[in-house]
Amino acid sequence: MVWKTISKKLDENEYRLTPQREVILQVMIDNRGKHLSADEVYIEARGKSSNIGIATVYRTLEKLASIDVLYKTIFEGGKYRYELSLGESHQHHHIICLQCGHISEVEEDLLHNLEIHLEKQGYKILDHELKFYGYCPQCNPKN
Amino acid sequence: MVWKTISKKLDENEYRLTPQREVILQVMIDNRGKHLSADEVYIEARGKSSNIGIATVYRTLEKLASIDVLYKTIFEGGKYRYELSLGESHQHHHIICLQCGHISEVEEDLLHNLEIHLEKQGYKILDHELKFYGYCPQCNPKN
DNA sequence: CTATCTGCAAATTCTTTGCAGGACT
DNA sequence: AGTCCTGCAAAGAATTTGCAGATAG
Repeated sequence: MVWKTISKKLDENEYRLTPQREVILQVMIDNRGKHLSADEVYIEARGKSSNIGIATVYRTLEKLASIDVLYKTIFEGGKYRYELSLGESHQHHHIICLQCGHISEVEEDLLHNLEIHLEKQGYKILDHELKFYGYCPQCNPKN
Repeated sequence: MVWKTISKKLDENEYRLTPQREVILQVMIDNRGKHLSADEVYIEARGKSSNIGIATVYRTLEKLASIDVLYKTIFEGGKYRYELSLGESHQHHHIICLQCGHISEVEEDLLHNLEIHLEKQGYKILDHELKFYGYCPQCNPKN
C-alpha cells in the first residue's frame, strides 16, 4: 500500500525507482514517525546495502521531498530532518524534548482559527509549522 | 532603558561591554522587530565601525542569545537569525512570505489550549515556536 | 594585572555540484 | 538508445575554533 502510493508518485514525476532509492525509502518506512537526518539515513542505508553514496542520499531525499513523499524540516542545531509524509495532509506539530532530544508529534489542529485571522488581514497561508520545546513525559521532572 | 537592561545582564554574567559588542547591540536595537542573520549584522556593524571580524559577530550573537538578550531561531534555508528579545516573554510566531521572504510576526497566542492539552498528557512545555508559510498581503496574488 | 575579548585564518560541518561511467525503461 | 542516476571527490556556505596579541574592569 505504502509502496504502491510511492511508486505511483515516482512514476507521475518520471523519477526512477533504483535500488538505492528503494533502500532509502525502506529506511524511511522502517522509521515512520521518526525524523532522520541525511546522515542517519545514510548510515542505515549502508547497513542494508553498502554501495550507496552520501550524495545519492541527499539527492534522493531532496527529490522525495519535492514530490511530497517526504517532509523536510530544519531543527535547532542546523540540520535538516526528513520523515515519511504520505500526503495525509500531515500537520507538522513537533514536541522536542530538551532532555532526551526525542521528537514526538501532536495530532490536533487548533491553528485553523489563527490562519483564518491572518487571511482576513490579507495574508495567504499555505502551510504552518509548530514546535513545542519542553520535557516529554519520560523526562518531565514532575513525573 | 534598553541599554540599562542589557548592561545589567552583561554584568550579571561577567561579560564585558566592548566597543564591538556595543556596535552589534546598536545594530540589533536599530533593527528591532527584524530577524537578522549573522552576516547581515556583520555588514551593518562594519558600516558603523569597520574594524570588527565576522568571528566576533558570531561569538557575540551567541553570547547575547545565551543570556536572553537576543532570541535565536533557525529558518528554512538553514541560516540562524537573531532578534532583540528583552525578556518580554516574547511569543515567536512568524509568518514567512514565500514570495519576498519578508518575516512578520503574529501577536496572538492561541496556543495556550494546546499546551494545556499536552501538559495533561505528561509533557512539560517550556516554549513554543510557530511559523506560517504563505504570502504576505503585498505578495498575495489575490490582493 | 589578569581574565576576557578580538581579528585572522584555518578547520568543521552540512549540503551541493561537476563529471565520467552505469543503469533503468 | 537516450535520459536519468550514481559515486567520487571537490566545491560551497555557514559557523566554529586556535592562537597570539589587545583591552576592559
